[in-house]
Amino acid sequence: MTTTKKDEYATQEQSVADFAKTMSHPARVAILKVLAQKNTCICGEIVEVLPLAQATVSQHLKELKNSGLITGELEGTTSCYCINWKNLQKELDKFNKFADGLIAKGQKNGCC
Amino acid sequence: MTTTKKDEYATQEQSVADFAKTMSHPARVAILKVLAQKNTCICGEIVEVLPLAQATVSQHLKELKNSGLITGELEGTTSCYCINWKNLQKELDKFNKFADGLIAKGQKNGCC
DNA sequence: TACGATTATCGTATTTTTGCGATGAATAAA
DNA sequence: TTTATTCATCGCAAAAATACGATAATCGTA
Repeated sequence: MTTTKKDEYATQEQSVADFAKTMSHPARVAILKVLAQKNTCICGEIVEVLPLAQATVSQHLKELKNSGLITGELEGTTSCYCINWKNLQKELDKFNKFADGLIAKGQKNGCC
Repeated sequence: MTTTKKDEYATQEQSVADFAKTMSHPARVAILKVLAQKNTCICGEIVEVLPLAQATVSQHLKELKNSGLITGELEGTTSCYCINWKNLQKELDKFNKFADGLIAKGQKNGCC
């Protein structure tokens, strides 16, 4: 990637791609699943479930946090990570809006 | 990534991540958009729309093809790329099924 | 047949991602 | 206060993704 031209894409395309990128690793997908099903959000358990070292899990958590899909804060020695449902829903809506747009256009133009 | 342990994730998580990965680049997202709105599928036009060299666009098209989201075949000197609507819908369904599962679990367990 | 146009592929450079051990910071417990 | 636990961050290594020029292959056309 000699020159990255991210600004030359429409914001919708960029936004969809960004969301997809955070969902593009099975570990991060798995983390979301674990956070959704545990009613307690203690994160040490995540490390036990995933086939990854603690440092690596921490990195994935950081990415999920940066993307806004989860929140996280230290509580004593343990950390509490939670899904940010509002943001998750927002990203899902944008994603599906894009997908619906594709399908609508495809039906209008009888392409292939 | 000294050791990749992709097989240690559930198939759903892996599947979601794979789909997300092909959607994780704005160029590929843009290509899908173009293919959906053009009723002709001639691909040379894609190169003109995107801020990328022809070789790079060809690579992205190949990835989209490998993921099953589009089909492509040479017709004379030009190539005809089309969205594989059936597969696209299938991937979208899997993705949304995962997302719905998350939300359902989240509502059941009053996490955070 | 020679030429131009279109696309795929190859080789390569650069960047980004992924992963982990080691370390440090903060708290809880002995 | 010392010790153990939990987690984040740093530094580095390896792999994957991205991008492009050059080239080859294919077809239509002059």
